[in-house]
Amino acid sequence: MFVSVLAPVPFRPQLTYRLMDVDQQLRRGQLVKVPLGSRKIPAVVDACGVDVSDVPVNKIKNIDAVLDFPHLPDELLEFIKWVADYTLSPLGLVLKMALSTPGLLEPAPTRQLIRLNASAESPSKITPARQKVLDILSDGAARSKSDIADTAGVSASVISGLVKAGTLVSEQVASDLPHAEPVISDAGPALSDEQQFAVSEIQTLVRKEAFAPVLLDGVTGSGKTEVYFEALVEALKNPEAQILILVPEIALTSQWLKRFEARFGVRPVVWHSDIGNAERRRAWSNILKGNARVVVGARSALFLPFQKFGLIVVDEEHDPSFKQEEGVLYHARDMAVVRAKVADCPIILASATPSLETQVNAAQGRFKLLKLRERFGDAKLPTIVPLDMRKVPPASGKWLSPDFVEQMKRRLEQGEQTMLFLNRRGFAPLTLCRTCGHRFGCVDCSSWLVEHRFRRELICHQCGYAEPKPDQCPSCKDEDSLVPCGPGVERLFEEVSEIFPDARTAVMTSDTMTSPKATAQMVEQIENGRLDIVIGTQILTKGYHFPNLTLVGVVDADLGLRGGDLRAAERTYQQLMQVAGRAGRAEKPGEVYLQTYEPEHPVVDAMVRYDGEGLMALERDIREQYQMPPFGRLVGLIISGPDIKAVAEAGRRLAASAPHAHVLNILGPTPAPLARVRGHYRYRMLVHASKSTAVQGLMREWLSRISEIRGVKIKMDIDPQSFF
DNA sequence: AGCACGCCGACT
DNA sequence: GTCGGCGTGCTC
Repeated sequence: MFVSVLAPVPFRPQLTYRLMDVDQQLRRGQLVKVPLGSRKIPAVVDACGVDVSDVPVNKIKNIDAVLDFPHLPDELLEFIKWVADYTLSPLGLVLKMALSTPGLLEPAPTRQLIRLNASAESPSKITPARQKVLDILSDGAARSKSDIADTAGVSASVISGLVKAGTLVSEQVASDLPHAEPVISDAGPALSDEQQFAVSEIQTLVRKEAFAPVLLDGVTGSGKTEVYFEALVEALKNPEAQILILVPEIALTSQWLKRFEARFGVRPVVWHSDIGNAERRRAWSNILKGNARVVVGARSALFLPFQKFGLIVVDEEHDPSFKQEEGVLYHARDMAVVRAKVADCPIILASATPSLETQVNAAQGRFKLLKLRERFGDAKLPTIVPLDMRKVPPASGKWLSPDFVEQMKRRLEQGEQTMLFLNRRGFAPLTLCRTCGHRFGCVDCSSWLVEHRFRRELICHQCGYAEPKPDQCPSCKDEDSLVPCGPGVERLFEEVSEIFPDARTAVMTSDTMTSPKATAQMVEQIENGRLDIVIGTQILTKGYHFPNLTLVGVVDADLGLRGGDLRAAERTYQQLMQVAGRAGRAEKPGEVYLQTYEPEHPVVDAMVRYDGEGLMALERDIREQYQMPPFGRLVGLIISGPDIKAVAEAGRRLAASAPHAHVLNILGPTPAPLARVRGHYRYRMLVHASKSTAVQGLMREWLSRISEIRGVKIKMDIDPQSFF
């Protein structure tokens, strides 16, 4: 009997295999293990008992095994196909995201546990070491060997000896234990009136168990999390329902998990890039078996095999990290809405600074809009003050306005904390030679090397290339002629340390927060008031609540506005608002200072006056006028390869064969802003179309007419977010 | 995407 | 003489 399967491979994923057991009927979605070339891969049954006229029979191999999992839900397969179709990605690559779980092909892992053998007699010889082990196990519970050895302070051989003697027994148990069930207690936190209103609106939708997108638009500190937690409470009342909470990777903090645990008594299932293999497998299989109720995860969690969705939440929905920029290029927020539609369940998009896309969806009635306008409890929104750097400039080689330094001094005296925000890792973004003008660039990329003084290295932020910082200029051999240009967080640290040598100051970036433990430690230090000044990149703008933090300084408020990106204003506003939102979250009021060379810029103005709506209305008008997203469509084309001539030629050919010039407006090809990355040259094209144009079909047809050019890769980016 | 096969340079 | 560099081509 022949079986058609879908394999997680980047070419045509429909492959045919033979099933030896004729009596066995495989359902669509069943997971199987099949040979492909020299390896074994997982695959999903698409159809059973097909005729195979198009495949030479001698090529067809046998299915190795039917895996011991429930079949994948039809909903998931439908979603995978939709995503592949929409993003113009090979179906197999999207499927791969759903099947990338370690140990899928192996039998369920087990662990060896040791417990007291109830029927056994006392051992012949009792030693102090043996007695300690028996004491620990006297409650009858089963424990792992290493666990017992550690607590008893004996070696594992003592335990092995007792097992041999029959006093203890060892047993193999499944290590994929079901996750603990959240506890629904009706005693939720006290809610404000507007929170209570939002909760009851959402709970009504949750009870209907039907697709319903909601925008929960609440200022920072307004208690959005409490509101969607109450939505969870309602959804969990259906004993089958599963819930997914999507968060930007860096927002999944220990603080967030603690809040969840406080409300639901257990930890949720966590899914992100650096959980261990065992945990990954356990989560995946329990989600498929319906044994995991609440999952919180980064964008890839969207492809987990949920059986029955009760609710999806996308927290910080505006966050740009929801867009995957490698492999399958998809926007997790948009795909989450599709997932909810397929699953026919409500979805909450939560943010203090919703994306323009989502705001327009709400304004046009496609999403229900719920607003929280006030901070929870006694907390007030911080006052936001622009600092005109043209009028009061910092000393040469310094980056902090004297006015801001005054404010820092005051907070130090009052025992309150200050946060300095600069979205630039390292010490200085550029190093040059004063004598000959030599600038340090990456060998493989068209980008400058960033000095990291803590590590005493020059590092490429594009490819990770690093070299020690030399003492002399490699070009003119002059000594002591190298000067750092521009500030990074490490340079601010130096400046702050000079001004306030006694203050307890720390830098928080992805470079200093190397492990979850190190991160948790630093966060705890801030929470407990053991730090006075924190300097950081965007990594500390999300999800944290520091009650004693009353002063926030944005070192370069204009940074994000340079470069003329389509979303520059929107993005900068969102980011600055998130940073500002860290100040004054408890009873002490907060103040935010924006160092800017352009205080009259609409973004700065909107910040100061808390007029995000006005700024967004302006943005909206501009986008509408030029038919830019969400009023029109964009598709990015990235042409890349190691040979610049071949890449340029591919671009020319692409442009020459462009279809339907009247519906697709084609810009480029031009060298990408980042013209070379990891030794690959990049050209970009941008396709602009009206909202109603079925752009995928046209793109597919266009690309199919282009013959492959060796060494050149063409990637399509539907709804591009980044134009680098 | 993997992985094997295959054909040319510097080494124990 | 071999180890291993990555170009090419296939996977039911």
